[in-house]
Amino acid sequence: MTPTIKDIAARAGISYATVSRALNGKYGVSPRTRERVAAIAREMGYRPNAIAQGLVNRSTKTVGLIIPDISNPFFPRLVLGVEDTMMDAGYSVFLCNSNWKLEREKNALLQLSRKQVDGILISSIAARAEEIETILPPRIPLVYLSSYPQGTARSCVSLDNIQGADLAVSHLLSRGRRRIAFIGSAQEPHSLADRLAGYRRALERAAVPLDENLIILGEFRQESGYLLIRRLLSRGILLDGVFAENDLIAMGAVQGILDSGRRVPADISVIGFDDIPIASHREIQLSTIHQPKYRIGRRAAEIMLRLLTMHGDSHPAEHAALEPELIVRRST
Amino acid sequence: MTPTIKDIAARAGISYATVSRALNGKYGVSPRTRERVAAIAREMGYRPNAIAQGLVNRSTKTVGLIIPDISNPFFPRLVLGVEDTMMDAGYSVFLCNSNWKLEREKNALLQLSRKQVDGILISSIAARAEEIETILPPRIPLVYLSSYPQGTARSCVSLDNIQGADLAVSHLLSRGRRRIAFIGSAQEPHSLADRLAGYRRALERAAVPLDENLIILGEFRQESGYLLIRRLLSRGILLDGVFAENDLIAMGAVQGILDSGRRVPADISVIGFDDIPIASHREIQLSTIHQPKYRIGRRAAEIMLRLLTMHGDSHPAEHAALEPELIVRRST
DNA sequence: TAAGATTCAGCAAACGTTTGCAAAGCTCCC
DNA sequence: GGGAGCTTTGCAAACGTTTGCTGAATCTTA
Repeated sequence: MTPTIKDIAARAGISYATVSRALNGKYGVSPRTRERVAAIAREMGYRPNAIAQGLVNRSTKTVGLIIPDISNPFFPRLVLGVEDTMMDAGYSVFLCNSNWKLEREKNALLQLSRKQVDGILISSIAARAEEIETILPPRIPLVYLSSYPQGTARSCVSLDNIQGADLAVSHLLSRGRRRIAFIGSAQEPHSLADRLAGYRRALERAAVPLDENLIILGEFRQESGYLLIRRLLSRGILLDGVFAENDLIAMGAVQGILDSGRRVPADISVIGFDDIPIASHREIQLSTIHQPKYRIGRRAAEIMLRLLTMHGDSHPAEHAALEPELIVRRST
Repeated sequence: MTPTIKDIAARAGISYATVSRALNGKYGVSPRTRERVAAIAREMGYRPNAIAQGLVNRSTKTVGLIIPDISNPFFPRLVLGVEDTMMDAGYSVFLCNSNWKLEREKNALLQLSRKQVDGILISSIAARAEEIETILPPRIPLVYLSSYPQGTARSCVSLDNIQGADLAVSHLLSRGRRRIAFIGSAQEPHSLADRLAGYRRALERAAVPLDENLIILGEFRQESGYLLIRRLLSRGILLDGVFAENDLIAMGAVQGILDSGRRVPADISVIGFDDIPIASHREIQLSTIHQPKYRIGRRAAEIMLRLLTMHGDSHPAEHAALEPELIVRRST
């Protein structure tokens, strides 16, 4: 249906090997035939069949990108960063949503490897690196972004979560808060661990005793933040600050606090994490730790491109931990 | 590196044709060898090479999805709807962002056709159908979602924009508003045209004269809404209602109105379009026209799947215009 | 037991490319 | 004019599958 290299060859009266060489600017074709071929190709509307090329070149100019949920406001800009960068380099990207389920994440990995992607970018919820590695075809480039399993030997691009959490909690402490709740989610084991660690570190440095009752876990959703804080407050547990593992939870917490008749930040200060677009909205004004989402995506894609080009010769895994930034807004 | 069908054949001591048939459950292989092959394949960790399959089957089990901008809050759930549905049917999806540029949209189309996608879903900003059609490989299934060029013969899934705009403006009219501004964007010519048409229809039905000065265009961004409304107000133009072409613009308009010392909705009522997640937020409470984004995505994917299965035998294009729903919140 | 029917397996072509190797054509110099 | 050396081209294999055709082996039936 669509013209192939052979059709061009027939039209030009030469072998299709020559056409291939002409089209690809390979050495050994006279300028005359090169131009003739180009002209005919243009005229016939020839388009190289990337599938056939992929088969022989063993490279599809395609990567996979696996994230938990594109409709979570944290991910779109990250995805955009990846897509822009890969696109510019001539790669296409398969988008897969794992919906926070390890099973679906693994399945996506499997599909992608069948599709012979050249590399995989993944924001993984897996706790252990083997969980991912065992599914992968041998020596495929992979880079984690934003979230990665413990003890992986792969390149990662993420925020320094410990530092970020420390920053957030220290900020609350600097506002005179001492009873600071941590509301998180077990959906991403690794970032949970790090942010909890930062929380602990900040408290410890300030010599504020840790109360395990103040640490509660739910999901990365607003409703979850709302429910958890209300439960906490209704139990009569005292608190004057909340560090939420992400902005969605933080926003839910703010609502919960207001609904229980307390003021934010007068009675309870709330700080989130991620700095999703809505957090900066005039009517919301949530204090938070900024994550440069687009940059994380771009950086991960850049590392991927490097892995892709220097194919074979291995090199040290790069662990880019971007600097967190404290954004102080009305909620503290 | 990774085992192929030939490796399995060698191990089993049979031809690779038989292995292929065994693995694909094709007729003509004994249960005994079938099982033996399956066992060996499992043991060797065999994975069919989808690229090779694609070449011979002339189907890649892959579709392309082109949208303007994934970081625009309207699109994530739409994309999710598509991805979920296609994924369930065994398809992978290439995501492409056109960044509201026709040039990039065309480029994505080209890339996708090279990659031999089986079909394309696109939220197109093109004004004319030919713009798209001329780039497409012959007889590739394509369905438009949410936004489509005038006069296309393809299937479309979208909201009834005229009806939606009418609903919105009629709502403002029912609130006693008579000087209603329309703030839109020329980025999506077709939805602009329809929403303007609905605006006009509603005014006409209510016998409210149309003032062309009240129709202004910018971009689909909050800043744009802010700037445009401020300019309008500073010119001393009277108005008591605003219908914005999308929620982002509407939110910007609300800010602009507040900043100019007027109240919303007391002095000026504002209604948007899309019902993006933030619109329903407690502190925002923007009245709007709801678009079932996930459903639009799913529906478009379902149509695509139908096109994909009944390959060849053409059939009437389906134009699904989903019912808009008026959501009344605080801003009106 | 022989002929026909049926089941199972293999050969080889095909999908659209790229590329190593060989051959053909040309130029040029002695 | 004959070969060396270069440029230009073609042949054919390869990438990993699927599948039409053919042949061998087994089974059925009279």
